[in-house]
Amino acid sequence: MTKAVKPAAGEARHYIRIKEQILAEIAEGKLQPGDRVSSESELVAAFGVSRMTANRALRELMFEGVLKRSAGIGTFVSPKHLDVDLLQIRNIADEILERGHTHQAIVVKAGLMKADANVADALELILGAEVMHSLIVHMENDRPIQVEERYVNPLVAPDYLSADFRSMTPHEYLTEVAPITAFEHIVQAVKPDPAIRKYLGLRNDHPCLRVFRRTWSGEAVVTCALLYYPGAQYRLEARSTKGPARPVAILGEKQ
Amino acid sequence: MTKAVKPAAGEARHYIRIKEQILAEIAEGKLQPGDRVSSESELVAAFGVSRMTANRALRELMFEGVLKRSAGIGTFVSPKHLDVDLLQIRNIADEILERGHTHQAIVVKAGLMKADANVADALELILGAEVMHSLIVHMENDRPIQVEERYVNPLVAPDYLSADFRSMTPHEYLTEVAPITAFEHIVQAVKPDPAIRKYLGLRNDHPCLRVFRRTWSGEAVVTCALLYYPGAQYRLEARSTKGPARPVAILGEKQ
DNA sequence: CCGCCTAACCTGTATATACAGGCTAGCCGC
DNA sequence: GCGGCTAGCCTGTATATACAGGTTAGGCGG
Repeated sequence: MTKAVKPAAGEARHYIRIKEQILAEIAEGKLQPGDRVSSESELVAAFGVSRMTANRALRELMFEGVLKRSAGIGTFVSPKHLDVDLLQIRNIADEILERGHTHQAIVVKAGLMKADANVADALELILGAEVMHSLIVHMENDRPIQVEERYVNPLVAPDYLSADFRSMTPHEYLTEVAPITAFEHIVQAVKPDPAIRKYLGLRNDHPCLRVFRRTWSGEAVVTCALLYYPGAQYRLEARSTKGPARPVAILGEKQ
Repeated sequence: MTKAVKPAAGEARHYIRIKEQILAEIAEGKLQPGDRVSSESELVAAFGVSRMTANRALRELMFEGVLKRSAGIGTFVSPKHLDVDLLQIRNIADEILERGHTHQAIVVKAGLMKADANVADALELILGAEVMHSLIVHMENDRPIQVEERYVNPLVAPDYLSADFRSMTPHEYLTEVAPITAFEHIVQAVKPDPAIRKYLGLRNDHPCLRVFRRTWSGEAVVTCALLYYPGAQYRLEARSTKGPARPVAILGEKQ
């Protein structure tokens, strides 16, 4: 009667392991959009779990838009899970170099710290867990263009602090260690606090664009970061399709 | 034992009825952000369902970002935040109504004008072409929440100005006339000019989120708009996957 | 050959039960 | 009075089971 055995891998939860396997097969291309996914009873047999557990895995993937289910028919891979490049997660250094400018990173802080409530919550770790923290100012032609305050999950990228952030941005390093499978951006306009203002070299009343970004690799949160940009000088763009990327003056601005 | 009786109301599914009741209490204000929600066992007693069913209702509401749960503590109403999805275009009136609030539009201006260089460029028309222009302030519960300055391509929507924008948002009207096939969002943080500040009722130094949006129908630019939101209160969100929309305190903010 | 019915398979919902582990209030002993 | 332990409540996960209703293929009878 199949005791509730602990699964072997690092991830203990059965429904997560089922989700990860299906996501991996989609990522590898073994499962194509429109393809039929194993039915609940097939997953029960394959993973040795109960049907409710298989159901939960499939239902959550449906919620997330990965799968499409219909009673009596089966479960299928959603057609358009490739909405690529909508709002790119891009390496700030690439963006700067693309403009033909020079990029330089100044590492202000890099070290270990204990996660406070907010950080623990964001990284899905327990309160007080040790996390890695870095504070980097990115310069474009010797002018500050972004302050990056980052917290990294040591379970995913244990050697984060040994990277040299002057030659490789945290983003570059982390995508190498753990490919990004999901992201979240929350954008706000804020009045920067004095420290940020100093790093960005801003006047007192200059607004700031603050992007809170989290990235996942599989089911694990890899990192979260607060990115501060000097307000009006920076544009964050999101497009539905690749083109038209033709730059246009924003109304109300002198070109 | 408790037989699996059919619930009385139109909605038969138990977990849906539990979700609806909780959502109703939040909409009515009986449950405020941060308030504790009935525990699973309390719902079991109140609705006569099994714990798994109560669990499902609460878990789905957590997925949807309505509730926040933590083991050992309980289930709580998520802090309300105003947010807009950057990766899709929605009707602001719908968003407000979904939050259980009332929407009202104040038409400040509506008329014809000749396109200046920026507008002509954005709408892909020639300089000096006649375009339609509207300036609308959207109110949520009688508080200004968005200033919408819009320019419309008369070749696509010639009757734009005859619409009644108090009963139908420009977005609603335009999507009816010309379905959106592509869009572009450019986000900046700006210091609002005095007029915008007045419309939004902001203090002098309060930053603003400005979204420049263009939408296409086929190959033609339908409209472009400058949307101003009160800065730190408003969040633009972009995520690669639908769930989990579990709200997380942005680092550095008190929740 | 065609139409109907059924068996097999699928998801959707619901139940009762179990064990784990986080958290807290209160009691007990020192 | 104070520290530590425990009982009780909470969520998280997992199990086995049940019945419903949608869909399809195949078999049986006219």
